[in-house]
Amino acid sequence: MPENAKNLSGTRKVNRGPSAGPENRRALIAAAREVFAADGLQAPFNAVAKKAGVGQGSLYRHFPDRIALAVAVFDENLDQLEAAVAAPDATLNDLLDDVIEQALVSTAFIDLIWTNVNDERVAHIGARLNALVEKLLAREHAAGRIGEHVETADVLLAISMLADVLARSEADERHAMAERARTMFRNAFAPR
Amino acid sequence: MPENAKNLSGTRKVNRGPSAGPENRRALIAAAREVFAADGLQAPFNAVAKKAGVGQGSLYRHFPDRIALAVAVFDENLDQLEAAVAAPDATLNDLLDDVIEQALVSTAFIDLIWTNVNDERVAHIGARLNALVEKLLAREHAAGRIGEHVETADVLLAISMLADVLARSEADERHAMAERARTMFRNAFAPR
Amino acid sequence: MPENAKNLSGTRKVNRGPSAGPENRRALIAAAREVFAADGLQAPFNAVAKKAGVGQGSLYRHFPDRIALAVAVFDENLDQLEAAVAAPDATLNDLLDDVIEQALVSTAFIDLIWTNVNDERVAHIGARLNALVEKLLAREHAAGRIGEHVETADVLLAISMLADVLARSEADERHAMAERARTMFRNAFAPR
Amino acid sequence: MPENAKNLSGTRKVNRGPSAGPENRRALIAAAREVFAADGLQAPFNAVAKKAGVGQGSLYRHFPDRIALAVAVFDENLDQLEAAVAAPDATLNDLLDDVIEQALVSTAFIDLIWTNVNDERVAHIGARLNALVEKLLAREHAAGRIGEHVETADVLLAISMLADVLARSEADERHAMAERARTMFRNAFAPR
DNA sequence: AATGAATGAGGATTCATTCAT
DNA sequence: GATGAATGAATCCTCATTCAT
Repeated sequence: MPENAKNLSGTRKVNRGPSAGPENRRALIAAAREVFAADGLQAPFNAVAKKAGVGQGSLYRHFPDRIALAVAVFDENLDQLEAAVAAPDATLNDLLDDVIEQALVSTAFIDLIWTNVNDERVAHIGARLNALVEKLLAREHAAGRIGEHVETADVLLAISMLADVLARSEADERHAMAERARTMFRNAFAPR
Repeated sequence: MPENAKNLSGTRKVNRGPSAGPENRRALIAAAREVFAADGLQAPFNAVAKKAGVGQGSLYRHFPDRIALAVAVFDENLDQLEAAVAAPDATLNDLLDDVIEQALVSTAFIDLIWTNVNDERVAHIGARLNALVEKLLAREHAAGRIGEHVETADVLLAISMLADVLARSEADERHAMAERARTMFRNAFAPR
Repeated sequence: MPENAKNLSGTRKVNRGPSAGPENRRALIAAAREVFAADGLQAPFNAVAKKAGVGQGSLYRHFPDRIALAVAVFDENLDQLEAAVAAPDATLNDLLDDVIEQALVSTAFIDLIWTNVNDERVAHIGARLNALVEKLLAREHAAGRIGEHVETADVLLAISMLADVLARSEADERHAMAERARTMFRNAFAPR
Repeated sequence: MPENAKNLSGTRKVNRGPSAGPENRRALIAAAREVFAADGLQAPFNAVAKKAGVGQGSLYRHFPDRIALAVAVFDENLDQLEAAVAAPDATLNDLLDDVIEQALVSTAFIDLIWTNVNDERVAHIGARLNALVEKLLAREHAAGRIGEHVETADVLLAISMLADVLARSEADERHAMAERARTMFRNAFAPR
């Protein structure tokens, strides 16, 4: 007799076995991106599993806690940002563009960073972002496109603010909001 | 002890009756300010009642939902901001100072506003803030202290961003963060 | 709109209000006694609420954790034992009789004591039991009914063992088991 | 990396195939002994597999349920007890010593026996223990070292109680506890 | 036959909301 | 109008068991 058998309805999903693993992992990250974007970082954790079409246990196996999952999502985001910045002619404006594009998820990201600064997994993400900005900034400075007074921390702050504000905006005002914020930062960062 | 004895523990707070009404209302707002500041807008609702030393039922009577309570808190905040702006020599910088001072509560405020733009009670608050900034801005423009390109919406955006970023910061970095952000806005808003 | 309303089926139990409190408390203790007896101290906690016909929240309000509930149950048991021992002619044998009678719950009790020796609420129970045995033992010694070599700790150990062994026995062997154990202790404690 | 790549992490233990069978079985029993001793018979089942360094599936293959595993563990314990009793000069005291030594595992054992008296695999274990005690007891009686009134069931009861009480004790009181209990049994079993 | 990921039921706990007094 | 206990849905997480490979 199974120690814990119930499932009277008999509709349990078929177990596709370990080979479903990598696929599940990807599905979870994708689902998390959507769920976090829609409901914020504090969305019900199992909503992610449900949206991914994956058992709760698998969610916990792949990502033992909320932070682990969020970090995975954001790591992917950073991949994208890094790729963008890698282009030799990428500008700060391009970076902001990317942030704007990722705005929704980015907020959850910022949320995560501010809320868990001491978690080392989060620090890892912060470091990646930092490096990325630093690199870009050096190029912008060299090109004289932004003022010497602008430091990495300023750009990080701007990114954080930008992501936040966009995430809070309704879809229909988001574009205007982004434009306004970007103009503001451009003014603030302009060479004197 | 009779079988049907009521209130066996006997420590129930005395019911001070209707006269406690206004006092309770004030206590609830004060408690909410602290609770929201400490734990954010999504803090357990009854934590407010407990901190106010008031029954849960009274909390719901005075404020039927979370928004009603938050609006009450922020209305008081706006009283303060309005008083500050009323001084004939008040500057935008002073306003930002006040926002910084109120940073923690302000975030819950911003959060609330962005999350419930369609609620008319919230709209009322937004309107008050808008009016306040408009007034101040006119004065600043007249004095030539900020650029003509700066609109009310820019300042509102800056306030929102500032409040957010501060609320997320750890106590020990908050000052530096505020300075950095303020410098950024000053640059962005400076006359050209 | 209620923040968290669901209850689509509409069959929520009527709220009998605070006056249900003491009654609920009693029902919970009674239910816990049965549940712990049937399934041991680690029985599903909400089984107690269900059996008591009480909401889960009320269970947690009255007894914030398992230990609090167990202590309440055992406190009642001790009331009974103390009353029994109070009779001037009560003997150790009578005490053992009572323990045997309470055997099932007593095991959960012993379990609790051994598992949480450091919890002060449990210590309180332990102290009560200790005092009770000490008092009885003094009388038995004075009457010469048990050997001088028998200490309080010996009796406590015997009680613990007795309760355990009975709780493990099937109903139909329990009587024989109790007899055998009691004879053993009588031999061990007899005056030499 | 191909879309349908399997086992992306690549750290899966190599499948040593059927030849690992007997070795795994031994590892599982050893692991179970430790896990049951540390966390009791209700320890997470897969903790055993993990500690044994064996897949969960293998655990279930070798031992279809918790009882099967426990029986295997205790069978080994009995091997040891039987060997000890086989020595022609072994006394009841020696047996109790062994039980004390095995106290932790023994409890899980007792637990199991009392909880599943009807399971035939468990009965088998009970029978072995019974035989062992009977044999020893005959010798003790012959030597006049214990009273004629002592039956096999008495000794089994004492063993069960002893194991229980020790398993519940904190490590630092265990020795004193064992001594007190043993003295008690010696008194109870002494020839009159 | 071994492996370990997948699965989901179930237990613990919290908290929004109602309502008798 | 005040009070705070009652209620149960929802979330979090664990773990027994199955099964593709």
